[in-house]
Amino acid sequence: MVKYIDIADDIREKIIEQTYTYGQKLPYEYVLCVTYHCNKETMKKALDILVKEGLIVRRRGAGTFVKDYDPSNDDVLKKGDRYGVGLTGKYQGFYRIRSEVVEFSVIPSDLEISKKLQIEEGSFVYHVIRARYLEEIPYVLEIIYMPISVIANLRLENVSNSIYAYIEDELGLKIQSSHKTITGELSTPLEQQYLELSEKEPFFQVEKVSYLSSGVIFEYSLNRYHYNQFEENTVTVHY
Amino acid sequence: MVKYIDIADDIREKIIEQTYTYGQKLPYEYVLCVTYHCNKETMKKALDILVKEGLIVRRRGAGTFVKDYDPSNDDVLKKGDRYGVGLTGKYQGFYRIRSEVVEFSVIPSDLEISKKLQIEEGSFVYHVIRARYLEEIPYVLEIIYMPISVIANLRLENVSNSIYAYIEDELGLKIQSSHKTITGELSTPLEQQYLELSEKEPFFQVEKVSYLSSGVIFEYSLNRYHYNQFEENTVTVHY
DNA sequence: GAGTGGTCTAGACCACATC
DNA sequence: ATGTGGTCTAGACCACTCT
Repeated sequence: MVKYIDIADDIREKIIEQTYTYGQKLPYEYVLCVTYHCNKETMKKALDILVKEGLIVRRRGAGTFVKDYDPSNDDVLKKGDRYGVGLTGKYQGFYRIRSEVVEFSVIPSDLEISKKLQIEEGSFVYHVIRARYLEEIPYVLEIIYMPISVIANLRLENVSNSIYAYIEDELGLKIQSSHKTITGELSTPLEQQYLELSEKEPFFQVEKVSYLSSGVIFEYSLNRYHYNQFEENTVTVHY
Repeated sequence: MVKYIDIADDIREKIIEQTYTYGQKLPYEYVLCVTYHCNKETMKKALDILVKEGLIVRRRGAGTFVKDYDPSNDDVLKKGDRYGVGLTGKYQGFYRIRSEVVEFSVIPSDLEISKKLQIEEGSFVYHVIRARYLEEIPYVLEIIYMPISVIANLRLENVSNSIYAYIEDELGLKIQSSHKTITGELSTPLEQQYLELSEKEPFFQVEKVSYLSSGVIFEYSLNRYHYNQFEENTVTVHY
Protein backbone atom coordinates (compact mmCIF):
# COMPACT_ATOMS: atom_id res chain seq x y z
CA MET A 1 0.00 0.00 0.00
CA VAL A 2 2.64 2.48 1.03
CA LYS A 3 5.57 2.33 -1.30
CA TYR A 4 8.39 3.33 1.03
CA ILE A 5 7.38 0.71 3.57
CA ASP A 6 7.35 -1.98 0.90
CA ILE A 7 10.78 -0.91 -0.28
CA ALA A 8 12.12 -0.88 3.29
CA ASP A 9 10.67 -4.35 3.88
CA ASP A 10 12.36 -5.64 0.74
CA ILE A 11 15.77 -4.21 1.55
CA ARG A 12 15.50 -5.34 5.18
CA GLU A 13 14.81 -8.83 3.88
CA LYS A 14 17.95 -8.68 1.75
CA ILE A 15 20.00 -7.68 4.77
CA ILE A 16 18.59 -10.47 6.91
CA GLU A 17 19.14 -13.12 4.28
CA GLN A 18 22.57 -11.60 3.79
CA THR A 19 22.21 -10.60 0.16
CA TYR A 20 23.70 -7.42 1.50
CA THR A 21 26.26 -8.29 4.14
CA TYR A 22 28.01 -6.45 6.92
CA GLY A 23 30.04 -3.47 5.88
CA GLN A 24 28.89 -3.71 2.30
CA LYS A 25 28.00 -0.61 0.44
CA LEU A 26 24.49 -0.58 -0.90
CA PRO A 27 23.84 0.50 -4.47
CA TYR A 28 23.57 4.23 -4.33
CA GLU A 29 20.37 6.14 -4.30
CA TYR A 30 19.96 6.64 -8.01
CA VAL A 31 20.35 2.93 -8.77
CA LEU A 32 17.95 1.96 -6.01
CA CYS A 33 15.44 4.49 -7.31
CA VAL A 34 15.57 2.92 -10.74
CA THR A 35 15.36 -0.60 -9.31
CA TYR A 36 12.29 0.19 -7.24
CA HIS A 37 10.77 2.64 -9.72
CA CYS A 38 10.54 5.44 -7.24
CA ASN A 39 11.62 8.94 -6.54
CA LYS A 40 14.63 9.98 -4.50
CA GLU A 41 12.55 11.30 -1.59
CA THR A 42 10.58 8.08 -1.44
CA MET A 43 13.81 6.10 -1.40
CA LYS A 44 15.12 8.24 1.42
CA LYS A 45 11.99 7.55 3.47
CA ALA A 46 12.47 3.84 2.93
CA LEU A 47 16.15 3.88 3.91
CA ASP A 48 15.44 6.13 6.89
CA ILE A 49 13.31 3.35 8.35
CA LEU A 50 16.29 1.02 8.21
CA VAL A 51 18.53 3.70 9.70
CA LYS A 52 16.14 4.00 12.64
CA GLU A 53 16.17 0.23 13.02
CA GLY A 54 19.94 0.36 13.21
CA LEU A 55 20.48 -1.83 10.16
CA ILE A 56 22.27 0.64 7.92
CA VAL A 57 24.30 3.81 8.20
CA ARG A 58 24.23 6.55 5.60
CA ARG A 59 27.23 8.78 5.01
CA ARG A 60 26.84 11.87 2.92
CA GLY A 61 29.47 11.90 0.25
CA ALA A 62 30.42 8.30 0.84
CA GLY A 63 27.47 5.94 0.58
CA THR A 64 25.09 3.67 2.45
CA PHE A 65 26.53 0.77 4.42
CA VAL A 66 25.12 -2.27 6.14
CA LYS A 67 25.79 -2.10 9.85
CA ASP A 68 27.19 -4.77 12.07
CA TYR A 69 24.21 -7.07 12.24
CA ASP A 70 23.91 -9.72 14.89
CA PRO A 71 21.11 -12.11 13.86
CA SER A 72 20.60 -13.28 17.43
CA ASN A 73 19.73 -9.74 18.42
CA ASP A 74 17.15 -8.92 15.81
CA ASP A 75 14.15 -7.85 17.80
CA VAL A 76 13.41 -4.95 15.47
CA LEU A 77 12.94 -7.44 12.72
CA LYS A 78 10.39 -9.74 14.23
CA LYS A 79 6.95 -8.89 12.95
CA GLY A 80 5.47 -10.28 16.13
CA ASP A 81 7.13 -7.69 18.25
CA ARG A 82 6.57 -4.58 16.20
CA TYR A 83 5.07 -2.79 19.15
CA GLY A 84 7.60 -3.72 21.74
CA VAL A 85 5.07 -5.58 23.80
CA GLY A 86 6.16 -9.12 23.28
CA LEU A 87 9.40 -10.62 24.31
CA THR A 88 12.38 -8.58 23.37
CA GLY A 89 15.89 -9.32 22.33
CA LYS A 90 17.61 -12.44 23.34
CA TYR A 91 14.62 -14.38 24.56
CA GLN A 92 12.38 -14.03 21.58
CA GLY A 93 11.07 -16.94 19.65
CA PHE A 94 13.12 -19.58 21.36
CA TYR A 95 11.12 -20.45 24.42
CA ARG A 96 7.66 -21.52 25.42
CA ILE A 97 5.56 -18.72 26.83
CA ARG A 98 2.63 -19.05 29.18
CA SER A 99 0.33 -16.26 30.34
CA GLU A 100 -1.57 -16.32 33.60
CA VAL A 101 -4.45 -13.89 33.95
CA VAL A 102 -4.35 -12.69 37.54
CA GLU A 103 -7.10 -10.12 37.20
CA PHE A 104 -9.63 -9.24 34.51
CA SER A 105 -12.30 -6.76 35.48
CA VAL A 106 -13.96 -3.47 34.60
CA ILE A 107 -13.47 -0.62 37.05
CA PRO A 108 -14.16 3.12 37.14
CA SER A 109 -10.93 5.01 36.39
CA ASP A 110 -9.33 6.93 39.20
CA LEU A 111 -7.69 10.33 38.75
CA GLU A 112 -4.30 9.00 37.69
CA ILE A 113 -5.62 6.50 35.16
CA SER A 114 -8.12 8.95 33.68
CA LYS A 115 -5.31 11.46 33.22
CA LYS A 116 -3.07 8.96 31.49
CA LEU A 117 -5.86 7.73 29.23
CA GLN A 118 -7.20 11.26 28.75
CA ILE A 119 -10.73 10.26 29.63
CA GLU A 120 -13.16 11.51 32.22
CA GLU A 121 -12.55 10.39 35.79
CA GLY A 122 -14.88 7.55 36.64
CA SER A 123 -15.21 6.27 33.06
CA PHE A 124 -15.08 2.51 32.97
CA VAL A 125 -11.86 0.81 31.97
CA TYR A 126 -10.70 -2.75 31.64
CA HIS A 127 -8.26 -3.66 34.36
CA VAL A 128 -5.99 -6.55 33.47
CA ILE A 129 -3.16 -8.06 35.43
CA ARG A 130 -1.27 -10.73 33.59
CA ALA A 131 1.82 -12.69 34.55
CA ARG A 132 3.96 -14.17 31.80
CA TYR A 133 6.30 -17.07 32.09
CA LEU A 134 9.17 -18.18 29.92
CA GLU A 135 9.71 -21.89 30.30
CA GLU A 136 7.92 -21.49 33.62
CA ILE A 137 10.31 -18.79 34.77
CA PRO A 138 8.47 -15.59 35.70
CA TYR A 139 9.29 -12.92 33.22
CA VAL A 140 6.92 -9.98 33.33
CA LEU A 141 3.92 -8.79 35.26
CA GLU A 142 1.64 -6.64 33.13
CA ILE A 143 -0.88 -4.21 34.57
CA ILE A 144 -3.10 -2.86 31.82
CA TYR A 145 -5.88 -0.28 31.67
CA MET A 146 -7.98 0.23 28.52
CA PRO A 147 -11.13 2.33 28.12
CA ILE A 148 -14.13 0.14 27.35
CA SER A 149 -15.32 2.90 25.03
CA VAL A 150 -12.33 2.35 22.77
CA ILE A 151 -11.71 -1.38 23.04
CA ALA A 152 -15.11 -3.01 22.90
CA ASN A 153 -15.99 -6.49 24.06
CA LEU A 154 -12.62 -7.65 25.27
CA ARG A 155 -12.90 -11.26 26.40
CA LEU A 156 -10.87 -13.44 28.70
CA GLU A 157 -9.83 -15.43 25.68
CA ASN A 158 -8.23 -12.34 24.12
CA VAL A 159 -6.51 -11.44 27.35
CA SER A 160 -5.08 -14.93 27.70
CA ASN A 161 -3.66 -14.76 24.21
CA SER A 162 -2.74 -11.51 22.51
CA ILE A 163 -4.61 -8.31 23.26
CA TYR A 164 -2.81 -6.60 20.40
CA ALA A 165 -3.90 -9.25 17.93
CA TYR A 166 -7.49 -8.69 19.04
CA ILE A 167 -7.19 -4.93 18.58
CA GLU A 168 -5.54 -5.13 15.18
CA ASP A 169 -7.00 -8.23 13.59
CA GLU A 170 -10.48 -8.45 15.08
CA LEU A 171 -11.30 -4.81 15.71
CA GLY A 172 -9.32 -3.68 12.67
CA LEU A 173 -7.71 -0.79 14.52
CA LYS A 174 -4.25 0.50 13.76
CA ILE A 175 -1.71 1.25 16.43
CA GLN A 176 0.19 4.45 15.82
CA SER A 177 2.65 5.10 18.61
CA SER A 178 3.64 4.30 22.14
CA HIS A 179 5.24 6.52 24.71
CA LYS A 180 7.33 4.65 27.21
CA THR A 181 9.15 5.52 30.39
CA ILE A 182 11.54 2.98 31.83
CA THR A 183 12.42 3.26 35.49
CA GLY A 184 13.70 1.13 38.31
CA GLU A 185 11.39 0.55 41.25
CA LEU A 186 11.64 -1.32 44.51
CA SER A 187 9.50 -4.43 44.55
CA THR A 188 6.35 -4.79 46.61
CA PRO A 189 4.81 -8.11 47.65
CA LEU A 190 2.91 -8.23 44.33
CA GLU A 191 6.07 -8.28 42.23
CA GLN A 192 7.90 -10.40 44.76
CA GLN A 193 5.22 -13.02 44.32
CA TYR A 194 4.87 -13.01 40.56
CA LEU A 195 8.43 -12.20 39.52
CA GLU A 196 10.01 -14.28 42.26
CA LEU A 197 11.95 -11.34 43.57
CA SER A 198 13.31 -11.05 47.08
CA GLU A 199 12.49 -8.21 49.37
CA LYS A 200 14.55 -5.12 48.56
CA GLU A 201 15.19 -6.30 45.03
CA PRO A 202 14.19 -3.82 42.33
CA PHE A 203 12.38 -4.43 39.06
CA PHE A 204 12.32 -2.69 35.70
CA GLN A 205 9.10 -0.88 35.00
CA VAL A 206 8.00 0.15 31.54
CA GLU A 207 5.16 2.62 31.78
CA LYS A 208 3.45 2.90 28.43
CA VAL A 209 0.73 5.03 26.84
CA SER A 210 -0.35 3.81 23.41
CA TYR A 211 -2.20 5.62 20.64
CA LEU A 212 -4.33 4.38 17.79
CA SER A 213 -3.89 5.88 14.35
CA SER A 214 -7.01 7.90 15.10
CA GLY A 215 -5.07 9.63 17.85
CA VAL A 216 -7.15 8.08 20.61
CA ILE A 217 -5.32 6.58 23.56
CA PHE A 218 -6.31 2.96 23.97
CA GLU A 219 -3.92 1.71 26.62
CA TYR A 220 -2.08 2.68 29.74
CA SER A 221 0.09 -0.10 31.02
CA LEU A 222 2.79 -0.90 33.52
CA ASN A 223 5.02 -3.79 32.54
CA ARG A 224 7.18 -4.97 35.37
CA TYR A 225 10.17 -7.10 34.48
CA HIS A 226 12.53 -9.14 36.52
CA TYR A 227 15.80 -7.24 36.23
CA ASN A 228 17.71 -10.12 34.74
CA GLN A 229 15.07 -10.84 32.12
CA PHE A 230 14.86 -7.35 30.74
CA GLU A 231 16.38 -5.99 27.56
CA GLU A 232 15.46 -2.94 25.52
CA ASN A 233 17.15 -1.70 22.38
CA THR A 234 16.81 1.79 20.96
CA VAL A 235 18.37 3.77 18.17
CA THR A 236 18.37 7.53 18.44
CA VAL A 237 19.04 9.49 15.29
CA HIS A 238 20.04 13.06 16.00
CA TYR A 239 19.24 15.89 13.67
CA MET B 1 20.63 26.22 8.41
CA VAL B 2 18.12 23.43 7.94
CA LYS B 3 14.65 24.85 7.59
CA TYR B 4 12.58 22.03 9.07
CA ILE B 5 14.70 21.97 12.23
CA ASP B 6 14.29 25.73 12.66
CA ILE B 7 10.55 25.42 12.22
CA ALA B 8 10.38 22.53 14.70
CA ASP B 9 12.43 24.54 17.19
CA ASP B 10 10.08 27.47 16.85
CA ILE B 11 6.91 25.45 17.30
CA ARG B 12 8.45 23.50 20.20
CA GLU B 13 9.23 26.81 21.83
CA LYS B 14 5.60 27.87 21.44
CA ILE B 15 4.44 24.65 23.09
CA ILE B 16 6.86 25.05 25.99
CA GLU B 17 5.90 28.65 26.63
CA GLN B 18 2.29 27.53 26.25
CA THR B 19 1.39 29.68 23.27
CA TYR B 20 -0.06 26.40 22.12
CA THR B 21 -1.55 24.61 25.10
CA TYR B 22 -2.57 21.08 25.91
CA GLY B 23 -5.25 19.63 23.69
CA GLN B 24 -5.26 22.62 21.41
CA LYS B 25 -5.45 22.16 17.73
CA LEU B 26 -2.56 23.65 15.83
CA PRO B 27 -3.22 25.71 12.74
CA TYR B 28 -3.47 23.26 9.93
CA GLU B 29 -0.73 22.46 7.53
CA TYR B 30 -1.57 24.98 4.85
CA VAL B 31 -1.64 27.89 7.32
CA LEU B 32 1.63 26.81 8.93
CA CYS B 33 3.22 26.53 5.49
CA VAL B 34 2.26 30.09 4.70
CA THR B 35 3.41 31.32 8.12
CA TYR B 36 6.81 29.70 7.78
CA HIS B 37 7.12 30.21 4.03
CA CYS B 38 7.70 26.58 3.31
CA ASN B 39 6.39 23.63 1.42
CA LYS B 40 4.03 21.00 2.75
CA GLU B 41 6.68 18.27 2.83
CA THR B 42 9.05 20.53 4.74
CA MET B 43 6.32 21.30 7.24
CA LYS B 44 5.65 17.62 7.69
CA LYS B 45 9.32 16.98 8.42
CA ALA B 46 9.25 19.71 11.05
CA LEU B 47 6.10 18.40 12.72
CA ASP B 48 7.36 14.82 12.56
CA ILE B 49 10.21 15.83 14.84
CA LEU B 50 7.71 17.00 17.43
CA VAL B 51 5.68 13.83 16.97
CA LYS B 52 8.79 11.77 17.73
CA GLU B 53 9.43 13.92 20.78
CA GLY B 54 5.94 13.14 21.97
CA LEU B 55 4.81 16.76 21.98
CA ILE B 56 2.08 16.58 19.38
CA VAL B 57 -0.22 14.03 17.79
CA ARG B 58 -1.37 14.22 14.20
CA ARG B 59 -4.69 12.77 13.10
CA ARG B 60 -5.43 12.42 9.44
CA GLY B 61 -8.72 14.03 8.67
CA ALA B 62 -8.89 15.75 12.02
CA GLY B 63 -5.87 17.90 12.74
CA THR B 64 -2.72 18.31 14.78
CA PHE B 65 -3.04 18.48 18.56
CA VAL B 66 -0.75 19.39 21.39
CA LYS B 67 -0.23 16.41 23.65
CA ASP B 68 -0.44 16.24 27.40
CA TYR B 69 2.74 18.06 28.28
CA ASP B 70 4.24 17.82 31.71
CA PRO B 71 6.89 20.55 32.02
CA SER B 72 8.65 18.68 34.82
CA ASN B 73 9.27 15.80 32.47
CA ASP B 74 10.74 17.61 29.53
CA ASP B 75 14.01 15.83 28.95
CA VAL B 76 13.54 15.86 25.19
CA LEU B 77 13.45 19.58 25.32
CA LYS B 78 16.64 20.33 27.13
CA LYS B 79 19.36 21.24 24.69
CA GLY B 80 21.91 19.96 27.15
CA ASP B 81 20.60 16.43 26.95
CA ARG B 82 20.07 16.07 23.24
CA TYR B 83 22.11 12.91 23.18
CA GLY B 84 20.68 11.19 26.19
CA VAL B 85 23.98 11.28 28.01
CA GLY B 86 23.26 13.80 30.68
CA LEU B 87 20.76 13.46 33.40
CA THR B 88 17.38 12.37 32.25
CA GLY B 89 13.86 13.17 33.21
CA LYS B 90 12.99 14.05 36.72
CA TYR B 91 16.45 14.84 37.99
CA GLN B 92 17.54 17.25 35.33
CA GLY B 93 18.48 20.80 36.01
CA PHE B 94 17.41 20.86 39.60
CA TYR B 95 20.40 19.49 41.44
CA ARG B 96 24.10 20.01 41.75
CA ILE B 97 26.17 17.51 39.82
CA ARG B 98 29.72 16.49 40.52
CA SER B 99 31.90 14.20 38.39
CA GLU B 100 34.75 12.14 39.76
CA VAL B 101 37.24 10.75 37.26
CA VAL B 102 38.15 7.31 38.54
CA GLU B 103 40.28 6.31 35.56
CA PHE B 104 41.66 8.13 32.54
CA SER B 105 44.14 6.22 30.45
CA VAL B 106 44.98 4.96 26.98
CA ILE B 107 44.95 1.21 26.49
CA PRO B 108 45.10 -1.20 23.56
CA SER B 109 41.59 -2.39 22.69
CA ASP B 110 40.74 -5.99 23.45
CA LEU B 111 38.60 -8.15 21.17
CA GLU B 112 35.26 -7.01 22.56
CA ILE B 113 36.01 -3.31 22.50
CA SER B 114 37.55 -3.44 19.03
CA LYS B 115 34.45 -5.19 17.76
CA LYS B 116 32.12 -2.63 19.26
CA LEU B 117 34.17 0.28 17.98
CA GLN B 118 34.80 -1.46 14.66
CA ILE B 119 38.54 -0.91 14.84
CA GLU B 120 41.46 -3.28 14.70
CA GLU B 121 42.19 -5.24 17.85
CA GLY B 122 45.03 -3.64 19.75
CA SER B 123 44.37 -0.11 18.47
CA PHE B 124 44.71 2.40 21.23
CA VAL B 125 41.60 3.74 22.89
CA TYR B 126 40.89 6.14 25.70
CA HIS B 127 39.60 4.36 28.75
CA VAL B 128 37.56 6.55 31.06
CA ILE B 129 35.74 5.64 34.21
CA ARG B 130 33.72 8.44 35.68
CA ALA B 131 31.42 8.50 38.69
CA ARG B 132 28.72 11.13 38.83
CA TYR B 133 27.00 12.42 41.91
CA LEU B 134 23.76 14.26 42.34
CA GLU B 135 23.86 16.31 45.51
CA GLU B 136 26.58 13.89 46.62
CA ILE B 137 24.39 10.87 46.04
CA PRO B 138 25.99 8.41 43.61
CA TYR B 139 24.04 8.36 40.43
CA VAL B 140 25.87 6.76 37.56
CA LEU B 141 29.16 5.07 36.85
CA GLU B 142 30.31 5.63 33.29
CA ILE B 143 32.79 3.39 31.55
CA ILE B 144 33.82 4.89 28.23
CA TYR B 145 36.04 3.75 25.36
CA MET B 146 36.93 6.07 22.47
CA PRO B 147 39.50 5.48 19.71
CA ILE B 148 42.37 7.96 19.96
CA SER B 149 42.38 8.06 16.16
CA VAL B 150 38.92 9.61 16.14
CA ILE B 151 38.93 11.75 19.27
CA ALA B 152 42.28 13.48 19.34
CA ASN B 153 43.93 15.04 22.37
CA LEU B 154 41.30 14.37 24.97
CA ARG B 155 42.38 15.96 28.24
CA LEU B 156 41.50 15.36 31.85
CA GLU B 157 39.83 18.74 31.84
CA ASN B 158 37.42 17.60 29.11
CA VAL B 159 36.73 14.36 30.90
CA SER B 160 35.96 16.16 34.13
CA ASN B 161 33.50 18.39 32.38
CA SER B 162 31.66 17.39 29.23
CA ILE B 163 33.23 15.02 26.74
CA TYR B 164 30.40 15.72 24.32
CA ALA B 165 30.99 19.45 24.48
CA TYR B 166 34.64 18.84 23.63
CA ILE B 167 33.71 16.69 20.64
CA GLU B 168 31.12 19.06 19.29
CA ASP B 169 32.39 22.49 20.20
CA GLU B 170 36.16 22.09 20.17
CA LEU B 171 36.65 19.36 17.57
CA GLY B 172 33.67 20.55 15.56
CA LEU B 173 32.38 17.02 14.99
CA LYS B 174 28.72 16.20 14.66
CA ILE B 175 27.08 13.32 16.46
CA GLN B 176 24.65 11.39 14.32
CA SER B 177 23.17 8.52 16.24
CA SER B 178 23.46 6.29 19.25
CA HIS B 179 22.47 2.67 19.63
CA LYS B 180 21.55 1.73 23.14
CA THR B 181 20.76 -1.49 24.96
CA ILE B 182 19.29 -1.37 28.43
CA THR B 183 19.69 -4.36 30.73
CA GLY B 184 19.84 -5.21 34.39
CA GLU B 185 23.04 -6.73 35.73
CA LEU B 186 24.24 -8.03 39.07
CA SER B 187 26.66 -5.66 40.72
CA THR B 188 30.34 -6.34 41.23
CA PRO B 189 32.51 -4.65 43.85
CA LEU B 190 33.17 -1.78 41.43
CA GLU B 191 29.52 -0.78 41.22
CA GLN B 192 28.93 -1.60 44.87
CA GLN B 193 31.62 0.92 45.75
CA TYR B 194 30.67 3.76 43.43
CA LEU B 195 26.90 3.36 43.35
CA GLU B 196 26.62 2.42 47.00
CA LEU B 197 24.90 -0.84 46.21
CA SER B 198 24.81 -3.85 48.50
CA GLU B 199 26.02 -7.24 47.43
CA LYS B 200 23.43 -9.03 45.31
CA GLU B 201 21.78 -5.77 44.35
CA PRO B 202 21.58 -5.22 40.60
CA PHE B 203 22.31 -2.08 38.62
CA PHE B 204 20.76 -0.85 35.40
CA GLN B 205 23.10 -0.65 32.46
CA VAL B 206 22.86 1.37 29.27
CA GLU B 207 25.31 0.05 26.72
CA LYS B 208 25.82 2.59 23.96
CA VAL B 209 27.58 2.79 20.61
CA SER B 210 27.68 6.29 19.13
CA TYR B 211 28.29 7.44 15.58
CA LEU B 212 29.56 10.68 14.14
CA SER B 213 27.85 12.18 11.11
CA SER B 214 30.75 10.79 9.10
CA GLY B 215 29.56 7.30 10.04
CA VAL B 216 32.60 6.62 12.19
CA ILE B 217 32.02 5.13 15.63
CA PHE B 218 33.56 7.36 18.26
CA GLU B 219 32.33 5.87 21.49
CA TYR B 220 31.46 2.63 23.20
CA SER B 221 30.20 3.17 26.69
CA LEU B 222 28.58 1.43 29.60
CA ASN B 223 26.55 3.65 31.88
CA ARG B 224 25.68 1.93 35.11
CA TYR B 225 22.91 3.45 37.15
CA HIS B 226 21.68 2.91 40.61
CA TYR B 227 18.27 1.39 40.03
CA ASN B 228 16.38 4.10 41.84
CA GLN B 229 18.10 6.83 39.87
CA PHE B 230 17.33 5.43 36.46
CA GLU B 231 14.86 6.82 33.98
CA GLU B 232 14.62 6.57 30.21
CA ASN B 233 11.91 7.92 27.92
CA THR B 234 11.17 6.79 24.39
CA VAL B 235 8.52 7.42 21.79
CA THR B 236 7.99 4.76 19.16
CA VAL B 237 6.09 5.76 16.05
CA HIS B 238 4.82 2.76 14.14
CA TYR B 239 4.40 2.81 10.41
C1' DG C 1 -18.78 17.33 0.84
C1' DA C 2 -15.38 19.91 3.14
C1' DG C 3 -11.44 19.70 6.02
C1' DT C 4 -7.12 17.81 6.96
C1' DG C 5 -2.96 14.76 6.69
C1' DG C 6 -0.14 11.31 3.95
C1' DT C 7 2.34 9.85 -0.18
C1' DC C 8 4.62 10.45 -4.40
C1' DT C 9 6.98 12.72 -8.25
C1' DA C 10 10.46 15.58 -11.08
C1' DG C 11 13.76 18.46 -10.68
C1' DA C 12 16.70 22.19 -8.56
C1' DC C 13 20.23 23.15 -5.57
C1' DC C 14 23.28 22.34 -1.48
C1' DA C 15 26.81 19.82 1.67
C1' DC C 16 30.11 16.63 2.43
C1' DA C 17 33.70 12.82 1.20
C1' DT C 18 37.08 11.02 -1.56
C1' DC C 19 40.50 11.31 -5.01
C1' DA D 1 36.18 17.19 -9.98
C1' DT D 2 33.11 13.64 -9.21
C1' DG D 3 30.30 10.77 -6.35
C1' DT D 4 26.89 10.59 -3.07
C1' DG D 5 23.31 12.04 0.34
C1' DG D 6 20.30 15.96 2.19
C1' DT D 7 16.91 19.64 1.62
C1' DC D 8 13.41 22.09 -0.59
C1' DT D 9 9.69 23.17 -3.84
C1' DA D 10 5.16 22.94 -6.58
C1' DG D 11 1.75 20.32 -7.49
C1' DA D 12 -0.92 15.87 -8.11
C1' DC D 13 -3.48 12.53 -6.00
C1' DC D 14 -5.01 9.56 -2.08
C1' DA D 15 -7.03 8.39 2.73
C1' DC D 16 -9.33 9.39 6.66
C1' DT D 17 -12.65 12.16 9.81
C1' DC D 18 -16.35 14.93 10.88
C1' DT D 19 -21.08 16.29 10.43
